[in-house]
Amino acid sequence: MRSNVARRQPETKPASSPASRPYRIEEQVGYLLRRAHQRASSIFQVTIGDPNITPTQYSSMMKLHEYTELSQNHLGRLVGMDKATMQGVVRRLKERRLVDSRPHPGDARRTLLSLTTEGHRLITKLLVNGPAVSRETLKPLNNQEQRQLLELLSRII
Amino acid sequence: MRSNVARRQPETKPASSPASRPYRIEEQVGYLLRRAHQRASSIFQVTIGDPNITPTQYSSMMKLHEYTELSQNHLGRLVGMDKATMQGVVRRLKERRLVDSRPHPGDARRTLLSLTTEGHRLITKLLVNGPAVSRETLKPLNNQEQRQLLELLSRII
DNA sequence: TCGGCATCGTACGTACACGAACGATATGGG
DNA sequence: CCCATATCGTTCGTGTACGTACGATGCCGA
Repeated sequence: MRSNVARRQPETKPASSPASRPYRIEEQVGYLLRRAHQRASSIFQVTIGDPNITPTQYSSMMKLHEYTELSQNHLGRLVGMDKATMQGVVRRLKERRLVDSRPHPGDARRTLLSLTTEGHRLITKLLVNGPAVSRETLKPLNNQEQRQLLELLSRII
Repeated sequence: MRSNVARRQPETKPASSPASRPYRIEEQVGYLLRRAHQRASSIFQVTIGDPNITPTQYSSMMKLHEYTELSQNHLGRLVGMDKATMQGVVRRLKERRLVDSRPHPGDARRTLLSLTTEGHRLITKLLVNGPAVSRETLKPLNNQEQRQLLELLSRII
């Protein structure tokens, strides 16, 4: 293992000179978001109660639970997913009989999606564990910091 | 923006019935992290200066730039990537002649990775745009909020 | 009414992400 | 010295993510 203590910076002062801050990949927001998202997904997987349901499938089913019926593109916009990505998510949910579809009456381009009875049953069950997922992910922070993080994240989306 | 009904909560913590906070998917940290990560990746792609370099490839090359030579697994640990994921990233970098490898002398299991001359040239060029990527991603926040976000993200990783 | 343009869903290619299983190699304890 | 165990890199399968291109359909203005 290489020792990386090589050079010591003589106390770079806190803020105020943003240009002199060294560029470290570990301090870049994109890098931190990738790592944080990885951890959140991993916690979701072990906490939500069904290892075969992914975060995006969960979000999609939640929206169908809320809206009853949605076209595929509309659902994608609601959960922030590309229509190509949505296509795969919906296909897998349909294969598992958690989601059903019917042609849109009056617009032959669209397909209306809805939860099956089985889908309703499952999402109702998983919903119980939803708060635990967020709680566990945010555990390192206190209440005020948790709210702060959620607000800052909302603002950069 | 939701009004912060900051009534101090007495010790009647709604342990099992948090009626005060409805569960909305858009307010869950995992969902927000997914969306924020999407946006950061998209900004990276259009800002870094080479549409064929991805964030993970960039991180990996940065680490090789810093350490000169690393085994594949070691590199993966440094940038927070699974060894199976690392395998694909390294393969693509090698196919583009940005990274080279040689057997580890003294440990036949390992492969030592390093940047090629071309890889050095490229990462040096992209490095110039690195700060702009983070700046653009964090643009909706002021300086103090930016630092706060980075700190909170670090702590939940 | 019809032609241009937008939208819907699909298909293909590329890339990240990770669990699981695998063979080869290294290492430490008995 | 030898075997149990660990590590290293690879492969396979599944899923998210998005750009691009495509055909079918809907809509609107000339």
